Amino acid sequence: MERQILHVDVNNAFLSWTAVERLKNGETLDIRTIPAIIGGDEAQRKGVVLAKSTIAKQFGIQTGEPIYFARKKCPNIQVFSSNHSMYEKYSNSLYHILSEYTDKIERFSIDECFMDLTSYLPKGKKLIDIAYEIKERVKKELGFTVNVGVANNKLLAKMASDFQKPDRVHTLFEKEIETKMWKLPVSELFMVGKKSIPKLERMQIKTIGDLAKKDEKELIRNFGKYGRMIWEYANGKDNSEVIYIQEKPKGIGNSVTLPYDYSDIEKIEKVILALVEQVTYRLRKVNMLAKTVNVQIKTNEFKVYSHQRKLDMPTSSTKIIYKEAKKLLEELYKGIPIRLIGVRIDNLCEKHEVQISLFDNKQEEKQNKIDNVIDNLKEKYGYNFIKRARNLNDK
DNA sequence: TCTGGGGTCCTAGGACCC
DNA sequence: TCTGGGGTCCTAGGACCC
Repeated sequence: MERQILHVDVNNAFLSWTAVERLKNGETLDIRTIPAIIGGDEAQRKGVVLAKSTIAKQFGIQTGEPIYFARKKCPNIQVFSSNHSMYEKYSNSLYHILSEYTDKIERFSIDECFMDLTSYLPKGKKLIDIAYEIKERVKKELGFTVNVGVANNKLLAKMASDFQKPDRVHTLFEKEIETKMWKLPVSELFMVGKKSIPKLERMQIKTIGDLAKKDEKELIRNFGKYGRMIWEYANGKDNSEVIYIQEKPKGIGNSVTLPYDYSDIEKIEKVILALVEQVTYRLRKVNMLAKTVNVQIKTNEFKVYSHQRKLDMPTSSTKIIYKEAKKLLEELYKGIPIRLIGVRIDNLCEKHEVQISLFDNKQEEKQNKIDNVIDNLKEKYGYNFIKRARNLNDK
């Protein structure tokens, strides 16, 4: 049976949500109606565009580019700071509405959901009716607009929601692929990024249609698995399921761009410790253990280096992971000024999956207890309340 | 011009085993 | 010693998404 899939995408999510929140707080200016962007803190060297209003877009401003560029393109652009916990609140309220229509919802990101309505379509209603209903309800009840893509698989639903914006419903059924999708530049296809475009162009592929009509074997020869995937996407083929059961994370990472380049190893180690505490805290919250520790640095010249190592035993201990991370940093660090530091843990497994060794040492058990006490205090008083003695000297 | 942070997946090369 | 080949695991790096 043909699957009934929707993709719901919030229009200019961070900016729309900021606009709604401001109006709710009594402000009169709706920042969706002016040239405006959401941006990171430039003083902290995090000044990139995270979202833009429709008018800002007309000035050629792009998500991810430095705010500095945005100002050149539009000198009177208004910049607003981001607030992730507020975004989560709006994301949850959207999810809440969508949950009324099906259990099979996949949160693809903070502002995008896939829905599988195959077994959930009310009698006498079509998929497209539900799409319009959702769009109108979200606008009325939550105050922001969404695009809804209507199709028979996830890829086509996602491509459809990306058509004309904002506040629109688009279908992309199989018979519409040729007229609606094939004329688009190949860069519009999901998973075709800026590194692939020149390679595809060398093969005379400019539009999604060009890609679809190319010989699949030739693409596989040139791109491997990736070649097969984008060829299938161009032809509207995608069998992936809407993943509605909470998937466990495969890795957990945190990184920071430093306010200025660091060259002092002790300072860098302090940052590593803070990052290790962050990732292990998140790891313990989901009741998992990690087998692999990864440390990444970005130099002042934007070169990225990383080292990783598999541990003998999976762990969630801050101390053990920090010890490993410090070793990895020593291997990596050649004295070049550092712009960014990141810590990741990978190869995660469920705590209960692990056979507890009879020789499970007391040292680790003691560490676990300490970690738990600290976690509980963080729960109670907020994440930043507790800082290790080593970090207390930092401002 | 001055370039965030969170993820997933893939690939290539080397180590090691039989 | 100039010498095989297949399989698996690990690491570093990179592409892509939001």
